[in-house]
Amino acid sequence: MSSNQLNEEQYRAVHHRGGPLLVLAGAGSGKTRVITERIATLVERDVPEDAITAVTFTNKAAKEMRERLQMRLGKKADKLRICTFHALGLAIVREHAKLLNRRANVSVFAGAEQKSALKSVLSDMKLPADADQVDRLLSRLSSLKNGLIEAHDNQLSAIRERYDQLLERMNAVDFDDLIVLPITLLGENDEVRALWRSRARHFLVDEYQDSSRVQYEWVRLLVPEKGNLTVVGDDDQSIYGWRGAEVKNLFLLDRDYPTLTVIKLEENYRSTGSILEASNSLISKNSERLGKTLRSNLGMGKPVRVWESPNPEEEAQRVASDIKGRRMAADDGKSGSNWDHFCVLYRASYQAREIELAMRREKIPYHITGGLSFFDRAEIQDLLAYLRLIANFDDDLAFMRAIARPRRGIGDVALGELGLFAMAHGISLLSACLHEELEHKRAHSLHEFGDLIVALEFQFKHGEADEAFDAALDMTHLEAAIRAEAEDEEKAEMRMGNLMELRRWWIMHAEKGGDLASFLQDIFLMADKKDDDPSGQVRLMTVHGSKGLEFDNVYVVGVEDGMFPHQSALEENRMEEERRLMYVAMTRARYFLTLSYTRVRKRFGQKEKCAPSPFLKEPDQSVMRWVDRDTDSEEAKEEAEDFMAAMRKNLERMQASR
DNA sequence: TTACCACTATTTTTT
DNA sequence: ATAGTGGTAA
Repeated sequence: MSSNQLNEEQYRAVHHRGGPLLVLAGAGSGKTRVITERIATLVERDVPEDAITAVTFTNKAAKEMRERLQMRLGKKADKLRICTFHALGLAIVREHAKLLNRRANVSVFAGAEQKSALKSVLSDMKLPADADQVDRLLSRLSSLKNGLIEAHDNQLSAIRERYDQLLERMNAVDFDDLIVLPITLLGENDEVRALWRSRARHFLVDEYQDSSRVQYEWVRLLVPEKGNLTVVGDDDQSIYGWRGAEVKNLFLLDRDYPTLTVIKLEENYRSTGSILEASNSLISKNSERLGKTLRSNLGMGKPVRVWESPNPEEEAQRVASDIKGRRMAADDGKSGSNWDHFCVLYRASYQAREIELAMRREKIPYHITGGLSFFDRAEIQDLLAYLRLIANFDDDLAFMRAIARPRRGIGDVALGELGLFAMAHGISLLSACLHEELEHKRAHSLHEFGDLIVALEFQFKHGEADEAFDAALDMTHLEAAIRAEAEDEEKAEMRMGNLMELRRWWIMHAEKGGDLASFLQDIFLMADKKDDDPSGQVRLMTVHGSKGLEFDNVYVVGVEDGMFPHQSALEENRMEEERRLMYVAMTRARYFLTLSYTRVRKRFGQKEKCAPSPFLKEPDQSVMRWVDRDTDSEEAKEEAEDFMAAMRKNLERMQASR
């Protein structure tokens, strides 16, 4: 932000009193600042921290908001309830676990667990359970829970019922439950509703355009018609329609909260005039919008560059060379420009590969955001399975994963029998292992496994956090297995290093008084947490992943018809969302924006010709410059010089505002 | 229980 | 082109 002063609209939004408020905040208009300032102002006005609840859609956003408020308010900020919808849902589930037939040590199922739960339901029902079918059903199930489709389909409702029962039996919930269960509870139980209403006397929602229909229902349950609801969002940046987000929710507010005050933030503090003009003229082609036009308070800057390359390899190479050239050109100013001022965006995550190769060739430090999560690594998953089972004996899926690794001579057949035994007695798999009457070829091994888990549970409950963790690694023979199975010494060390990282987190969590169950729950909600620090590196990410970020230099690659907009969007009415996605991509850029397309791209291993995206032709062409390959080398020099000058200006500006 | 082979779909985005 | 799945053989 270039100024410490709030502009008029920001000021009104921050200090608004009396009832529902909608802040329509354009890209780069100081949205986060307004919401944090508003919360800070509430606290300074002596609104109790416990009466304030702010929800965001990502953990990153929640964390950032809390950090800003900590700087602003100090210790008081710790008492504020700032989290994602899902984390808030989990808090409700934990607190009222009994009412939902769960216990506080409830397991959260994501991805793989959901899949295997559904898979077992399907095979129980003698329905086909191949991976494809499971994926399809899982998303339909999710749509059903989110109220996106009606339960006309008897079979689907039957599947849902058994799936829900299974999760309940395992003392587990899935991601959708974290939204749906609280809603049911809040709707049915007056006492619970009163409690959470009192904790949300001031309720703020960030990135509201990403909310789904059920999430909106949640808002309505928590905030009465004239309550203190603050909603911040941008209809033009709604890019999660496929996940159930409905821009419509922004329009509905007006109906359900008739006293709603609407404030538009249209002053942009981020991008140059050219970039904004291009973005504005592109997004104006959409018809479903509330209508905003961003104004720049910087100069026009350089036009938006459009590049054509013969193929993705050369495109990637060109991006890498350009970044290198600019970085070198600016290097004389030392801190003037660093690698992390550059960002490469793409529509689909697999496109990262080509860029990555080029970055390596050019020896440019890069960081792929949104790749494999730390928690997706096999060794982490393996250990987590044990920890989950220790925290929640009823978690049969954790049991299955834990008992399979390391190998202990118990295969599908033995487990199948165990499953039948458990079923017959109505107990969990772990309880079955411990059962005296278990007559089984492998009874001895199973007993042993059960005793191991019970012993570890004791350690975690009554022992020291670090010792318990080490015992888990040792007694399960996981460490031994990792060292034995690794291809080489280095790999083994890396895997153990990852586990040690997990160990550190656990110990920190335990020091704050948290138990194993809450540790695991935190981890599942943090599933987007990556292990390394992207600073000082060029950032590579999908357009979706870039929302809320900004960079001096942005390159968008693969801007081709069928790629961006994506083929599947062309077929239906998803075109407007694709356009919004492009709008988000473009408005990430502060000073320099390059849009790039190729003439040939491989699809399914086959080379295919492709045409430039229509999104390249829609913006006002007076601010776009289609750079011809031949003239590029001369232009590059000129660009680099312009770039340097702009960076110096930027530096001065930043220093002046500090 | 594991190892290998052949076949298949994959390329949208994720809390 | 490739990775992941499922089937068959050892």
